[in-house]
Amino acid sequence: MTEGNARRVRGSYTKGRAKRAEILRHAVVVFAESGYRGGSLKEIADGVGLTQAGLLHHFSSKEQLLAEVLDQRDDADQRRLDGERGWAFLEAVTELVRHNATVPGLVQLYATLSGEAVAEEHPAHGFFVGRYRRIRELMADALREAKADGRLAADVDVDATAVSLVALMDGLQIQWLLDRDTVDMPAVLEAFLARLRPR
Amino acid sequence: MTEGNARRVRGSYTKGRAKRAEILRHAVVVFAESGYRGGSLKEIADGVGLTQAGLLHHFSSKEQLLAEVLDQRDDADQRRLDGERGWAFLEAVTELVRHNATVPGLVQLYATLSGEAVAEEHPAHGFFVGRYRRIRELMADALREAKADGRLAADVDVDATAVSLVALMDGLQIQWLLDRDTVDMPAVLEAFLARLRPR
DNA sequence: ATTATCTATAGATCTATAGATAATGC
DNA sequence: ATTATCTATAGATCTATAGATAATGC
Repeated sequence: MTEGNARRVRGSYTKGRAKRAEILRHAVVVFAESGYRGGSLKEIADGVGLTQAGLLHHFSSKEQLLAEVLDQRDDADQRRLDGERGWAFLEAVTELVRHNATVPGLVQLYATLSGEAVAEEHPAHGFFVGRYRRIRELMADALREAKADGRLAADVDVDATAVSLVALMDGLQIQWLLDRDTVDMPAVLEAFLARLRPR
Repeated sequence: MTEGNARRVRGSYTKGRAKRAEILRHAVVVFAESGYRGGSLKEIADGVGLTQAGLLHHFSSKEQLLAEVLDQRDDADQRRLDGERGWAFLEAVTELVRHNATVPGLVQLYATLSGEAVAEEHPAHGFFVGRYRRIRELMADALREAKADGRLAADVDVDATAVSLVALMDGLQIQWLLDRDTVDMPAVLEAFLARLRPR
């Protein structure tokens, strides 16, 4: 039934898969710099030695390309926190922030896209709504565990602090991108976390 | 010398000035929703009953329109904090955040534009670099005074906390715009400030 | 007379599709 | 045979300018 005499689909060749990955990498750069609205398929295609029509052989639309960029990058970040719990999770977050300071391109991708995506009709709007809910949950869980372990002051409001932590990270990124020499992201985050400890 | 027989410049008529103000108001709405790159002069013009060319009689370019929008809005915010010092300044900031939660359009304007403007060639890049430097200075001054007055714990790092406060406000705005029901901006800010008090 | 606004248009883009040709690998 | 890529193009935009007409107020 599923075989039949239908056209055989062979899937992509090695070369195609490599080009596809190359496009994704360069799309990060272009969307980071110009956002989704401002970044053009032609600019991305030029950067990987394709025509704009050639690029659309690998991704059926600009929107689909954005979706894949976001999914791919989100996975990568998630993996850096995977498995950590309680206070160790918060330390891993600090480590992630420290790492982010070495990859301004990625930081810029999120800062630019999350700003654009607050508009309801932006193609990444739903993605960011879901992403923030998930991150807040992760943070709140970690804070709850840290509290149970006595690593967090008993009077800390776990849910409000989860929001704060995420907000702090985002806001730091904007200031850092605008003024890299005067903003020390990990140091500020650590100062914040220090005040949450039991006294 | 300055008179001479040169063409007399009369300045704008009442009607013109009113239309100009109307354009500025509507530009806020459009730039907030679609950013500078995504917002078109036509959309702004349509919203105030002009053609796109008609709009450009009042502003010589899209870039100049953006510049005026930013200057105007910045002034308005500044006025809400004017004259406050020390801990009272921080309370006025909380009040400002509470007020912002009633004007999502303005919050969205800054969230969208600051995200776009991290790109160096963005026309508002310089504006935001300067704006953040100024705000951090204001915050740091207020924190220093609050500390001298004994309203702030002695072990607070004033400069790092100034960065945190600004970051927190920005990050809260993004989360709030994406999820208004689950994010209580003033409450989170107050919880943050509470932990800075002397114990 | 000067400002306010319009129509028309130049000159750039932009995304997506159709259809042709080149490269790859059952 | 199927995938990869190109050229060409349709159909939308977009900003800014030139030049005409309508409205306003010395």
